[in-house]
Amino acid sequence: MVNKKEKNKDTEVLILDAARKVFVRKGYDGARMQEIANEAGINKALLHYYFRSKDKLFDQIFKEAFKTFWPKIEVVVSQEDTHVKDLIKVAVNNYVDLLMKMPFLPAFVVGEINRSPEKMEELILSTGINPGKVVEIIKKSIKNGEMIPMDPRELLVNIVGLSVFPFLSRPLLSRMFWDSEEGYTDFLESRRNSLYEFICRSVLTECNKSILC
Amino acid sequence: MVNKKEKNKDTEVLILDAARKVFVRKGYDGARMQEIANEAGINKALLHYYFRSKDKLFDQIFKEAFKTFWPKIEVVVSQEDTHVKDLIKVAVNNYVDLLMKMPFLPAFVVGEINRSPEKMEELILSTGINPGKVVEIIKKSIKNGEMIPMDPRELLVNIVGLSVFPFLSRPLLSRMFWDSEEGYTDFLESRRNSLYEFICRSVLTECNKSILC
DNA sequence: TTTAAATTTGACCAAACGGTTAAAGTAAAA
DNA sequence: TTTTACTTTAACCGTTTGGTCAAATTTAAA
Repeated sequence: MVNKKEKNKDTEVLILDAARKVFVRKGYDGARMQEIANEAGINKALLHYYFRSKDKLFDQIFKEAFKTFWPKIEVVVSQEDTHVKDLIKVAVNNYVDLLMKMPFLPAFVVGEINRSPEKMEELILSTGINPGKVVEIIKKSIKNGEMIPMDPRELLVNIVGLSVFPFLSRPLLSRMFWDSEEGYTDFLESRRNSLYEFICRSVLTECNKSILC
Repeated sequence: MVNKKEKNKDTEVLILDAARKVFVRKGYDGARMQEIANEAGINKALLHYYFRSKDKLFDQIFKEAFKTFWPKIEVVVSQEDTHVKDLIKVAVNNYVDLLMKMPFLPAFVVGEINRSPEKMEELILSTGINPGKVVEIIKKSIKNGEMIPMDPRELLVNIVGLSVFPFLSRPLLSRMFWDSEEGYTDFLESRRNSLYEFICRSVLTECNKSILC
């Protein structure tokens, strides 16, 4: 029975998929081990056989979610001659791509980092994320005169905030200002350009604005 | 015993204060009725005497939080000759004022609107919030030529997002990019100006930029 | 085929949960 | 002082929760 053999082998993956689904949607407090077991199509005891406790399982899911949330800017940006413009475009597009597929990811991450801020120190270290390169690109662009003087960290916060917030507040804003979910999806899609331009207009120096914006 | 008489009269307020504290910090799922009772210095049964169920109590707290979250822009903005510039300045400053006092409010609201999006329709209606006037001001400023053409809703989303996001992600960002909580507080404080300028640079037309920005 | 390890299950447990109840305490009107 | 309505409490209840355990089943090596 090949089917069963495969199932056995991938039970762990099956569980992780189910756990991700439930945890991301309901958060740590709202998630139930029974629901995760059901979602994975297995027994609750088996869940504890693979992952000893709810905390253990959750930590794994959250760490993964957190890493996913930090976009793959670094990869694209590792080239030597990247400009701020590219940085902005890549970041915004990556976020739209990611969050269209996982709309509840931001609320999950934001919720959990506020629920237990103490865990952040360890989490940041464990992921090995370092935004050094991104900061360097911004600094260089300021020196080049492409960009106006500004704290690189602030630009970073603004880019991420502008990209992520419309997803965080989707359940509210879609009902408040748009007449359908599809309409809101179109809005999010259109931000690939409009948001890119919004940020560029604010941070690029005059001569650099006219070229691409 | 005047003290006791006063206490009796304000038990309801005492409970609401306690409930606000616990719910905002832990969310609906994480909050415990016992903890709210302890926080209020009363018995758990008394809690159910004043508010029949957890849901009833929560709904009251959340509705209040949601209203608080929608800033008092409207009041300032009701004057006839308000410009976008004023709108931006007032909005940013109001958010900094509010969220400095209640840092966990945004994560609470965002968490709950994502937990139960179905409730949003009713919630929006019940609050009687209408952003019509704000939208009108933006539209007028575009016609005047003070501001570049842009979907007013998008500007609104950007202003709120930029104002709120640094508070939502504070537990993470303060540890990731700043060396102390105080440093991050200074950053948030400084955004009263830097964020105002960031937005103005992006949306105001050239001639209007030079005047105030 | 036997054996030993890994996998899966149903039944079970103690603790925590939201909520109830009956009775005691308290204030002010009659 | 008695009555009446409101307030507060300790003890209790049924359910759900995360977690355990011994037994059954499956897998693969000997």
